[in-house]
Amino acid sequence: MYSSNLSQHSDDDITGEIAQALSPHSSPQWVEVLVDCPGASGLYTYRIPPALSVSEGDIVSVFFGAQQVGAIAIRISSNEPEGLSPLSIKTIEEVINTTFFTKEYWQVLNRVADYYQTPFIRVLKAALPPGLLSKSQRRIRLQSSKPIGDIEHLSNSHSLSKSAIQLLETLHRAPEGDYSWQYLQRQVKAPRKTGSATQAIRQLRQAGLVESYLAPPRSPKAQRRQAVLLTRSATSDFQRSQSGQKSSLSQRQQDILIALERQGGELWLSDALQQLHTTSKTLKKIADLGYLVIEPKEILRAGSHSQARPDQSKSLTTDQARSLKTIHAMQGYEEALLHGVTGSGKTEVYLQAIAPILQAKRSALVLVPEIGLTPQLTDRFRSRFGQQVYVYHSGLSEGERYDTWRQMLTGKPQIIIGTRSAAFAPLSNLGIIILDEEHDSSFKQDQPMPCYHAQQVARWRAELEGCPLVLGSATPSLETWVRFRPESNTDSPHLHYLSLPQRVHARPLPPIKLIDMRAELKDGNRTIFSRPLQKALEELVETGNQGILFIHRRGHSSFVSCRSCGQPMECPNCDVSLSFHQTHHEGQPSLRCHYCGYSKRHPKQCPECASPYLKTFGSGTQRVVNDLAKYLPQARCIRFDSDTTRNKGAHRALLTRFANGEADLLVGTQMLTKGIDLPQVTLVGVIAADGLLFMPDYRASERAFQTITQVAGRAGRGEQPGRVIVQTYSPEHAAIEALMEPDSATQYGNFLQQELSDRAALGYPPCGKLILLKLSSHDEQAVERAAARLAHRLETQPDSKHYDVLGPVPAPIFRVARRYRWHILLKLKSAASPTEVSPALGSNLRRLRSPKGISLTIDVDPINLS
DNA sequence: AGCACGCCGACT
DNA sequence: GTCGGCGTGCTC
Repeated sequence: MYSSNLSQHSDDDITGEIAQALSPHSSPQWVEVLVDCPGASGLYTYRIPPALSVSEGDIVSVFFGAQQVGAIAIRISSNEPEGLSPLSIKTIEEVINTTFFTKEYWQVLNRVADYYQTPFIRVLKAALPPGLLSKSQRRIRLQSSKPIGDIEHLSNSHSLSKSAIQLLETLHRAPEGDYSWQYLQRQVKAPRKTGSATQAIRQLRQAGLVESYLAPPRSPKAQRRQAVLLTRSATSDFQRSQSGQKSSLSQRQQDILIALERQGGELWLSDALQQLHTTSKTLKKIADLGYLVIEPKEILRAGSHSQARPDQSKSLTTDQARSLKTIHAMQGYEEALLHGVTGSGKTEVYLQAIAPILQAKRSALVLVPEIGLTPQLTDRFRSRFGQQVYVYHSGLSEGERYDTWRQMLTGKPQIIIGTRSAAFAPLSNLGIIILDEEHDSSFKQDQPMPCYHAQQVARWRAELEGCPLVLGSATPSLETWVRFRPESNTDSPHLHYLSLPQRVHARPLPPIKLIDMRAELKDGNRTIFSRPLQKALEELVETGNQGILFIHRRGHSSFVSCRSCGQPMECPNCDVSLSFHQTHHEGQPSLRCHYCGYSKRHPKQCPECASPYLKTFGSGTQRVVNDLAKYLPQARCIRFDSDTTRNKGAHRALLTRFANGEADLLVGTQMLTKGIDLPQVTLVGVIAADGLLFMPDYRASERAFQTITQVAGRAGRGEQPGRVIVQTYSPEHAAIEALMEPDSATQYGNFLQQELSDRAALGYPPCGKLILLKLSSHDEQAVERAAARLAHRLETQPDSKHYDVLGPVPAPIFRVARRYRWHILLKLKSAASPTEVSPALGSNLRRLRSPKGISLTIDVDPINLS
């Protein structure tokens, strides 16, 4: 559909458009656009005003109905549209961005839309930097600021409803008497009565108390600043003047030009004035002489580049060299899995794999799980490749993201290091895609549609662009393992399994010691530290080495309950207990919900029974740090979790402090597992592996195994050998037993083989395909009904034999952020794309229009089933 | 999404 | 008889 038009967007077309734009007589006047509005899936025709030039693929802003929305130009036409009254055709408001996506790029977007059952415009939204397709906002403001005492009179004379009075009061409280329509709708109590806010606002508007207006959409724009650019080489003129020719430049002017040339011939005006010790008047005069120009230039809001020292390629181990050779030999689309144990030097292989790509003037895309967690990786890339490295992730400001995205479109060779969303980085001359920590679940988006997996998107891009894809991991996912293992490898020669079984410098992998915490309890040790771990910690502090304590805390670990009535402190909006937090050392403790962000002060007494005896359960990082302080006060700890790393740059700061030896122990959660390279760490302790083992998820053991292997891999990366202590209450669990197998290759193979047969027995991926339909609404009954109706419809489809319908069931956490949630799980018997397995299912899913007030998310290949 | 149009129940 | 509820459908 869209692709058929956009795929013609070749160089020929672009030159054609330019030619057309230059000749006013044949200039195209109409454009069909795809608007960013749910329920408006077709193309709409708009007029192109003479002042604007619009080409296919441009992001534009148009009035659509009562609002101004973002849209994308799909087809330009110079013929008057048929079957449409010319009067009803509106005009393009503004060109927000001119994009030059390649044909291949459009194909990738179309594949994502098709496979992940998402409207094309929503896929495009996920691919663009945030805010580019922004809408106008409907806002409400007070007509006249009447004093608040009059509200009762007003409400009587206009017979206002309760909600209307409430909104009026809310508006009076606002400093400007102005709120967004959406905010006001959320303010009205009695959420089961939808539309009561709409009604209330209508009343107020009719009474002339408030007015509604449209705040224009604000899209990120390139920032411009005055710059001074050298146009003629000053030195050549200078030489000429020395050889006797007369120079029109004074000595001072020449000095300025030479200084400017030394600075690279380009400076911001403000910098130039300072550094060249001159005035704008002088520069203006030189500009008039034609030696330089002063003009506005776009500035690139790139994140703060840390000053990295340049570094050289390191010499490779035999395994690394062999892997690199294979990668260099890959032609067009081929895939490699770099299965390297922790500390085996995967990054060095990536770096050397990229070097020749850049030399060939092509670009590289490096995808990592969470960039904030891997400042070290970014630093290494920067010190090897310098200014050609850009990062792209959600931690950047909108402006920074926009600028980085725009400069990718220039086509100059570069390296993009980014998270999930960077899989859509619009690099046109891709030479290689690298996906590090391939097994990591943060590559999967599960919140707004499209629920894409960056690895899948990367694969499509590699296929269409004809470039190699390199996956890297110490613990490959089962899916990837199955694709690359020797048995399946023989019939797909484009898949290369590359193994790095040894650490660099022949450093040994740390041995893992398992502690049965049941035995500890039996022996009277009721602390969270087993005796072997206690001993190891004491030794650590004595010897001055460093260690890591890993806690699996996410969700319901550190909750608070009343000792008198047993009542746990729960979130008012979600069906989860609140987590105990103490952000600052001396600060007020608070209770926070991990699902909706609700937060309140830690109460002095139980809200139910007023008892002052509240107890904190579970072992969050805070608890571990507190307990540690009691029994080993001389140990200095740094907490490393979502609380302490919330601020920008906090990750790097904490890691730097630790690396500088300011602490003995790093106590943290999940984020410790990801690619942190700290050579001084000799001890890793896993406080309780059980939290990982018993997640309500068919992937729990695979993930537990991966996580423990990854944290364990933080130990012994330097000169000193490392060791690992894993505490658990269930040492006989398959994932735990597999960890104890000394040979890492057989260990992983055996474990995954076992996993595979478990999955096959249940028809779970990779032995089948899942699609999770997630329904949610504020209206408890309405969602339940809608879910039942939807499930019934799916069961009675003509080709329902291709899949099983499981559910509907209430979601594992039934209520999140005041929304009630129901799930329907579709189990497809083949692992192909949903559209291939069952065309009717595919088209039905795409047609699904959720009823009013109920949102439906289609998650193809879900990883998170909660 | 937002808004209008249009069809049914509780009031002047 | 009307006012105002909210289901349905359209937006170039």
